Amino acid sequence: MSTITDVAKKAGVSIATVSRYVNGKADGNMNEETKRKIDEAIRELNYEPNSIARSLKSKETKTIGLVVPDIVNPFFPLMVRGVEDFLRENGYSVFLCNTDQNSQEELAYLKLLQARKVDGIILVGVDLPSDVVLEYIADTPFVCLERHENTAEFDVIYSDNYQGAYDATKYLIDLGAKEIVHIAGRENSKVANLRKQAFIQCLADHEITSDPSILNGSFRLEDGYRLTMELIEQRKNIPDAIFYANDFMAFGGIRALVEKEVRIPQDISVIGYDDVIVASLITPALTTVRQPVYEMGKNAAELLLKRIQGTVEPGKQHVLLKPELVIRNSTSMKVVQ
Amino acid sequence: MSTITDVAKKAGVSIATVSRYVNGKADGNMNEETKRKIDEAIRELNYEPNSIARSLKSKETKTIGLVVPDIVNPFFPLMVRGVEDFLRENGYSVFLCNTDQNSQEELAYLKLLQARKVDGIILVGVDLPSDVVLEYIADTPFVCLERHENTAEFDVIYSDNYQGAYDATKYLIDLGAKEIVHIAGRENSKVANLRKQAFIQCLADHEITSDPSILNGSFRLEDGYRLTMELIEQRKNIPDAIFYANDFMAFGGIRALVEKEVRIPQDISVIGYDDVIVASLITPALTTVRQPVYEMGKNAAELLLKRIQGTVEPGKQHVLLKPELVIRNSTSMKVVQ
DNA sequence: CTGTTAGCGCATTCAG
DNA sequence: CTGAATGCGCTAACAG
Repeated sequence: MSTITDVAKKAGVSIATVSRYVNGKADGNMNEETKRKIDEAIRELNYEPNSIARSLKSKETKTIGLVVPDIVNPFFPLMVRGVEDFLRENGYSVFLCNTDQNSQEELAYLKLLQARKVDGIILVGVDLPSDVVLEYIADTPFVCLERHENTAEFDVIYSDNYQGAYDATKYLIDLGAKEIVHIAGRENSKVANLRKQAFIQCLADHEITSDPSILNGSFRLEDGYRLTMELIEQRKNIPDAIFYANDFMAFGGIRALVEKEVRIPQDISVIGYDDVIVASLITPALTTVRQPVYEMGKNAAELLLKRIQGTVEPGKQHVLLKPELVIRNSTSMKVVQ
Repeated sequence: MSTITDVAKKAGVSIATVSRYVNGKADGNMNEETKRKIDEAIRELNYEPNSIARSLKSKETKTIGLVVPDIVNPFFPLMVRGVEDFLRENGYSVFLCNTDQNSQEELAYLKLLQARKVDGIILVGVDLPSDVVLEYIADTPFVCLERHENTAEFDVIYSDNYQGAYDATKYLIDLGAKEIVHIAGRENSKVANLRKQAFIQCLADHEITSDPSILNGSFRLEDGYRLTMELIEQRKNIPDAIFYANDFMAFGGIRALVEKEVRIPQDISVIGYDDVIVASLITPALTTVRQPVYEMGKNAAELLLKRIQGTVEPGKQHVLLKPELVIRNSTSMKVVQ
């Protein structure tokens, strides 16, 4: 790889002139002949500025770190894509960091990214205590995605879980469902609670019941399977619909329902949450609430760039995005035999 | 962020000494007192070596570029994880690059990665002509993943598609299937052809037929759906089994089958290829051939590091990994009514 | 055992 | 309009 010195030599000018030319700092005021010679030398040598050297001088690397629990979890790829697309368009490259939500790893990556002098960091689903994050991350700009905590210390991008769950429940009611069961997420999860509260409130608002049936799972497929099995086995009549706190549990529930030969959606309507890519691939295609993950990623990247450039009002930003009900084939009016 | 000079000043030694200490180049032969002072200074200043400066000097950045078609496609995340895990353990960070298999983007990324001075590049599913790649990539070490072409110019990691498809077909035969249909992939795809040939050969080897029924799709869910629909509608008896060239088409096929009220696996066995994460999530869970994607990613990373370190025999390496049949619930002996 | 110095490739003063 | 010189933070001779 050739350097700026090679170019300067070949063009018969100084490196300063080459530098100016390359960075467009010469505008109109540069001898046309000089320009031509430099241009030619660059082409012949296939010169490309060394961004490492550039970074050392400029104090910016045009790279950012993206810390994510696990890219293998179908919830994240689209979000990552949202981040990458936006950043790429703006000249930034992204370091992908999988942590399995292990605090040790998260912290280790925070250090590493800073040693690499990234210009900013996006933290997805990092639940480290605020003070720890702030201490470790020192003065690198960062924004959080999917951190559900009301902290005035962080920029946070998240989506309206209450609204989404309310919409889902409302939709089931509109379909004529009288008895709806909610299979909730992990008990101490902020997100799970928001969805559960919305479910309860919606039922109350529509005078369905003030004592809804709710079972607690922990967001995993197995929970959806097990709880649904128990539900079917313990009663003689099955409910009109089940609202699962996330798609994974809905997948488990569908498995149980199929094994018990309960037809979806004829006998029972099923609705999930997240609109993980799998939801559209299964049969019946799952009605669910789409989290605008691509936009969330994109928004996070956008906000981060503003932070880096310092073009955002002081005070941390909390961006709330709207989820959207995606109606597919796992829900319908109940067919009365 | 403090620099080596700050540390040297605070510890009352020269920067060279600090450098030696930090890089362990001092072994036993360094005054304990000096060590102590440096260590203290480092801790107090929360010093972390600037890897940019380090790279400028050492000519290595400890970063690699991972060029992938689309992280959103369920086929890739696990592979990416394999790459990232191995590289991370070895002190490297990875730049994630999505190209949508668009040549323009691929080339642009190749340039960008080199400007960033990555130590190596992993190219997943890049179909650019060999000479173009070689020209663009100049002298950065790289390895290809999922490039199905016998080129002696590249290091390539791939999996045995022929064997996998043969195993799948054989399994169906062992299950007692007499009539098996293959829904193949894109006609000019190397991978699709390997799978198709194996299917044909296996049927011939076991004297099932020398004129098997094969339908051509292009790896998409819609093809699986459409072709399966046509298949069911055009004949009065349904085949014993269908072997889809990939999981996505199997998902489409299952949808068609369910709509036509053909029971899986009682009436028909269905088998896919890839073992995309979705395969285990759907009902019935899909029997399929697992491509060892995690290992493929890991192997690619491993080989790349060896290339970077120059510790691999001359001559390009072609690593062939073994696929594995994963038996789940979409296949069974046919139930005779 | 430790300090001085040069140089990695580039951008940017400051002169001319 | 262009060139010489400086320094970003670090490592590696080379001295001492």
